[in-house]
This record gives sequence, C-alpha cells and structure tokens, in this order.
Amino acid sequence: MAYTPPGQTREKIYEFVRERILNGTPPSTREVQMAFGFRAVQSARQHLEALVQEGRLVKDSGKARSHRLPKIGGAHASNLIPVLGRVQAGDLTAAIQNPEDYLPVQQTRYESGELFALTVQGDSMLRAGILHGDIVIVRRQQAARPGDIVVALVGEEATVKRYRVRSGRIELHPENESFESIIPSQEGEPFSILGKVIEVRRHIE
Amino acid sequence: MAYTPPGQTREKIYEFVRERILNGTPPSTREVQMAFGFRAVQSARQHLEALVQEGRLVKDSGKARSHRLPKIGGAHASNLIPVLGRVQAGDLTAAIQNPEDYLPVQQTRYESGELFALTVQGDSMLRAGILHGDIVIVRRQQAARPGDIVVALVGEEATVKRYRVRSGRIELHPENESFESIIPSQEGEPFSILGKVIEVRRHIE
DNA sequence: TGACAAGACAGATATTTGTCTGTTTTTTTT
DNA sequence: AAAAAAAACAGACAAATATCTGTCTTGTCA
Repeated sequence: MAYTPPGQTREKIYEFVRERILNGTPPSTREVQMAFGFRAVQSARQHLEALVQEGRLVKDSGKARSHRLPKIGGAHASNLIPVLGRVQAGDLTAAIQNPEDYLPVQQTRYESGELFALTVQGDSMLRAGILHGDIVIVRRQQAARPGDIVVALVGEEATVKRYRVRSGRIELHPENESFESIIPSQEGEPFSILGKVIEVRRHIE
Repeated sequence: MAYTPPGQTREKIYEFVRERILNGTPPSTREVQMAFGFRAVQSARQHLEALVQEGRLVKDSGKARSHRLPKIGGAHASNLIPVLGRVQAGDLTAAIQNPEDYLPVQQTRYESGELFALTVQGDSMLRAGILHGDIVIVRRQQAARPGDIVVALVGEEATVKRYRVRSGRIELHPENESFESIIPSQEGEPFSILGKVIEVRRHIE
C-alpha cells in the first residue's frame, strides 16, 4: 500500500472497524489487512494496536475479533419491547403476545420491569408534549405516584393521563384545557392502572 | 455434564449466546463449552449448530465468534446511533466519533442515511412538542424542504428549528412565541444544515 | 423391553487469527 | 541534509478456534 501521511490511514481504519463493530461483526486483523490492501498483517495490527493505545478501541488480548468500542456507561445493548394495538379490558397479557411491532430500547436504562409500548390516540396530553400518534413506552405497574403520567384502563379503553390525588380522590388529569379530568370513583366503570409512561417517541415524516 | 431432558440445555445456551451477542462479544464454541461445563467441545458445537439449523442463530461458517441474531424481517434488528454532545462548528464528523452515548433505532425504519442524535437545549420548539432535554434523532443531509424540522449550525451553535422559506429567504422558525425567527442571510455568521429531525424521544422520570 | 433419537464425550486435524522479530520505505522534524 | 518518527513490508510462529469422525450414555416412546 502507498505510504500515507501520519494518522490518515489510521483514521480510516478506525471508521472501518467502528462500522463493523456497530454492525455486529468486529473484523479480524487480516480482514482489516485485506480491506486496506496491506501486504503484511503487521501493518493492520500496528494501526489497531495504536487505536487501542489511544483508547479509541478496546480489545481482549489474544481473543479473536474482540475489538470493541470503549463503553460509555455500557450502552451497547438493546432489548426489544412489544408495541400493542388496541388494549382490551382485562387482557393486557394477551395483547402483549400479539404485538403490532417491536421497538428497541436501551437495556441499561430500563433493566428491570416489564415494558410495552402504545400509540397515543388524541391530543389530551398536548401540554405535556405528548401528541396524537406518539408512541409511549410503559413500565407495567399497578401503583403510581402523584405526578406520574400513567396508562389507565377506564371501562373498555386504555387512556394516557397524569395521575393525581385531589382531596383523597384519584384523578386522571389531561394536559389540555379542552378535556375534562376523569375521576374513576365517580364513574361506574372498572378502573385500573396498567403502567407508568417512562418514554415518549415521535416519528416525523 | 449431566444429561438433561431434550431442549432444556439448548434453551439456556441460546439465552447465554443471545446475551453475549447483545453485549457485543459473541462467545467462541469453547467459551460455551466452559460456561456449561461440557467436557467436549463437540457438545457445545452440536447445540450451537442446532440453534443455527432452527434459525434462531446465524453464523458465518469457519469464522471465529461469528454467531449473530437473525434479522427477522428487520423488526428484530436494531442499529446503534451516536448521541452527540456539543456540536462545534464545522466538525460534525469529529463529534460523531466521540459520542456521549448510543441509542438503538429500528433498522427497518431508517435503512438509509447516516443518523445521529442530539439533546435539545431550550424550549424554542415547545409548540411542536419538542421540549428541553428531549433527544432528537437526525438524518444527516444538507438540504431540507419547507416544513421540515432541522438541526442547523448558526455560528458556533447547533439549533433545532423549523425550516421555512418566506419570500425567497430561508428562515429558521421556532415553535414558541417567546422566540424570534433566525434569518441566516441577515446574520454575519456561517450557516449550514446538519440534518433533518426524524424522531423525538423523551425519557420521563 | 427394544429401537431410536438426542445428549454428551474423546481425540484429532485444519483453519483462522493473534503475535513476534527484524527490515525497508516514506514522511516529518530539526 | 541528517535524524527521528511513522508507515509499510516480510516471514514466521503460536495460540485460539472451528470442524471432523466415531463412540458411549441417557431419555423417549412404541
């Protein structure tokens, strides 16, 4: 390979390796050699070693294909959670078993608890920055603390509201002046909390 | 190792390998052997081969540590994109190489284009449902269409605004009455579009 | 019980891969 | 121009790893 000014080839090697790591298949030294047309393995090896030295890559000495990106809090793992369609009263578990789709979430961020996702209908949480069509990620739990945004089942329908307690009564409060609070104890309908909203996502386009 | 009913050990091996893959270091056959206390490599190998046969894992024959999770229609695959810290003028590439964190995104949804993420500073896009602290996912592109929400570099600072064209002039429009539009041609500062916002995420808690 | 399939074991070989020592060429610096 | 640093090359060796063939053991089921 032609001789290049210091650092230039190294930079490209870093990008190459990085890309491969993010795609799930860290390259072997020889694959780097090939990709860059080096005639000696050592050339690739030297660059890789230097990148480790600089702290831009991490490697388990002796092990094959063991280059990794240095961990920034261990974010390099993700789990998939189900996106539910219509949630029917009482049967959340069934809905979880027939998801419309799956979403990846950071494993580290939400290690514990069972998660699912829902698409928001309507603009009742507008002022909290939750719009129609947004996806909310929910941690399944029965209890909530005042101020939490929760997914609750009132009658037959799942709804996203802020959980409040006003003079001893539970209140599901919309963040939009055009909507009324729901006070479950006043309704004749069965009521339960499905979980707490821990993330909101919106796809634009 | 003790003999176990059909399928049980296999299931645990699958979980073990899956975990390792998600953590970025697919195990070698011998590592699986060790982890399960097999006295022969072949025992581990047989299970791994069966898992590939069943389609639960994918492998590049002959290559070391090459087990991967299969991409089932894309839904079960996710890519990691970098979350950038402060974006300095002119050097987006540098920022991408030193990310603060990584986020998983659905591979299928955004197959094409280079993606990165930014944390939003300030409430200038409040009315569009983008709040201070939200994370925007951005597709890198220089051009934009009127109505798009873009990340632009004005002077030294990256900013999230709606891209508009008013009587032939480019205008960066905030979605908040308390903020003024930015009209790049009137500023003395260098101006460029870094990309288009295609997703918004907010972590609550 | 006997046949069959799946699980586990043993030992050996081939390939991939990482690592080492030393030399030559090019670029940068003094 | 000389010295120093970085890049690239050469050839070899050692360790890790995948793979192969054959056998024994255990569980399942007719």
